[in-house]
Amino acid sequence: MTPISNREIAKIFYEISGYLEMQGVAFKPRAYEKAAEVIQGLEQDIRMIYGKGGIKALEQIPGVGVSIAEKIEELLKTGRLKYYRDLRKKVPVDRCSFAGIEGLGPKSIFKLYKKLGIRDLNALEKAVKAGQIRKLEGFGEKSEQNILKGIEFVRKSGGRFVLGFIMPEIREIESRLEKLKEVQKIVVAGSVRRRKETIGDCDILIISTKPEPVMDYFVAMPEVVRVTAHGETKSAVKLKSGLDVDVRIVPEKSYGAALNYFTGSKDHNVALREMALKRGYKLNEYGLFSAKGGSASGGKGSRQIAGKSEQEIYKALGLDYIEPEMRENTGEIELAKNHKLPELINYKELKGDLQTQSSWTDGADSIEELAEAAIAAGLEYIAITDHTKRLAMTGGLDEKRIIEQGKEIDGLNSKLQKTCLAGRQANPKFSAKGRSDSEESSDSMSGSASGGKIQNSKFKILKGTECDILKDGSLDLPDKILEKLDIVGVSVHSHFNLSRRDQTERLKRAMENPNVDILFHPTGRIINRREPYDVDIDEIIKVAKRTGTVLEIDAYPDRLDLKDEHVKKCVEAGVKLSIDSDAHSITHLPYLEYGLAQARRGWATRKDIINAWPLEKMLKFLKK
DNA sequence: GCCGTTTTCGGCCCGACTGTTTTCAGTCG
Repeated sequence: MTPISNREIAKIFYEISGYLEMQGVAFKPRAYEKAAEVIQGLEQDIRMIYGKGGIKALEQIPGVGVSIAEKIEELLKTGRLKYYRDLRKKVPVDRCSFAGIEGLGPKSIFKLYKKLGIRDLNALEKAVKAGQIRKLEGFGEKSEQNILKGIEFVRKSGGRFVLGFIMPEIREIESRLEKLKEVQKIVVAGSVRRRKETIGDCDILIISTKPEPVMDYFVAMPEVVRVTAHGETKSAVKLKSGLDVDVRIVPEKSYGAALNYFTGSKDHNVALREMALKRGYKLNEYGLFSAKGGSASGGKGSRQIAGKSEQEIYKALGLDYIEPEMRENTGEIELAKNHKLPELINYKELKGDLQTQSSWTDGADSIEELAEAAIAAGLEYIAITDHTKRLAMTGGLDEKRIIEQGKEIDGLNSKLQKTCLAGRQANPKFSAKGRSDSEESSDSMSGSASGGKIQNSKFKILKGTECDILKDGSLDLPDKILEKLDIVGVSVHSHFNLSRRDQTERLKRAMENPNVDILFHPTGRIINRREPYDVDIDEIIKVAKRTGTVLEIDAYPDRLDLKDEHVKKCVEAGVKLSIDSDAHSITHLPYLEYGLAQARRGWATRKDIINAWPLEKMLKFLKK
């Protein structure tokens, strides 16, 4: 039996919730879903919690009671859960594959199974094409069209993992391999290194003088379900999560060349190889060689000119070093040649987060907890932007409650000032500045919540809103409220199906409101789940420029909205951007990293990102 | 199934929209 992780337990509870919901069971689905959410966000390994305090400690976890605690115990002890197996036997439907079909919820899936025996996407498609679906009660022609559209969408996105969701697993494997004494150097290459929004697989490069034990360890990892290759230079496995991972052992003198080759993109590499040829060289995964000879490794008589590091390869080709996020052959090589590469915003440069939801609406944590976590993450300000009343399900704020919330924020801000002074005297080392001054060696945000006490006098909680844009482009809160807030974000959560013209007009009208600062998640897409709504993005960028509206890069891993190509257009047009976590819990703050990656993929620099600026400058920039 | 300034039972974020109906169930956020 392999040890089971928090993530796997959460996944099982999510599925149980789905099966129960299908059968119309009341309330239990929400209970399992809630437990799953909490377990997924848990900092501590649930095995540790159980190890220390047994089943009683499990019951202390919010959302976990006697019954769910017992189920966790069974999973930890046996790796299996009878209750879950029985549910699956009763309704043997591949629910996950239906997740991308909008409008097809658990009840409908259950009906399709009961009446037509449909268990997967293929059977569903066949039934639609045979005209069987429209005969069912509650279904019609529109449902059929919708299902076909959904199937196409699922197929198109099929099999790719959302980077931010799979990254913790990749980092864990990386850190375990790194600890092996036979591993001298390790790096994850491929689309992971380029920080693509989704990835198909994962390539890990390792320098080692003793490959065998490294490879033996790799293929025997507990999460491996299948070994597809096991050699001295290359091994490949499939993990429980479905992710394919390759490990390649490369010689030290070829490390840079191999890293460059396996990082890609393919188009970027082809362009580099063409450049090399023109200069009388040959570039491959083993190095940059003078062209004489010319077998795969450079050939007899050919001389290696570069290959140990990527830097020396770019230099030898007459190029400045190109960051992995830019390597798509969309103009970066030309810029590198002319020494005109932009200085990309770096991973430690954000000073604030301008979209977070608190427990006033659908967030899990209080404003104070969010502020403490933001301080621990090295930020200097955070905007609380809860939903507004139209989003009734979230308990969206109306005029009265948002004023009350403002009072709470005023109170916390003055408390911040006071505790800061006290804290400083008690422990001067905590008067430290933001993350940009820290000496952390990692190139990503750790988001660790250690020392999360409010004690940074510079830290400020801003009053904000994520105000709903109604169908006609008017807003869910009156101007007299909006004008009192520090940060007015607006966004679409309804009427996704308007025509391009109407949707664009709707957003334009919202952006033209002088109180509106930022358009949140401007296209509304959710990766692998929902297409963006139809909107003329070039027109939106134009209007943003004219009205001084900031466009957001929502950093939530399956939103990443704007896309990289849109970011690039904004940068070119001089439209300012913000990078926001859209956190609904303090555990989401580290997602800012993926927004930063998206910004870098869109060639953004610090001057393009308003929340990389000090608070005063950022506030001054916003519309009055 | 969880939870408790509604505390051991009886509540459980709920309003709008869609496509299917002819008064509403299912889905979404």
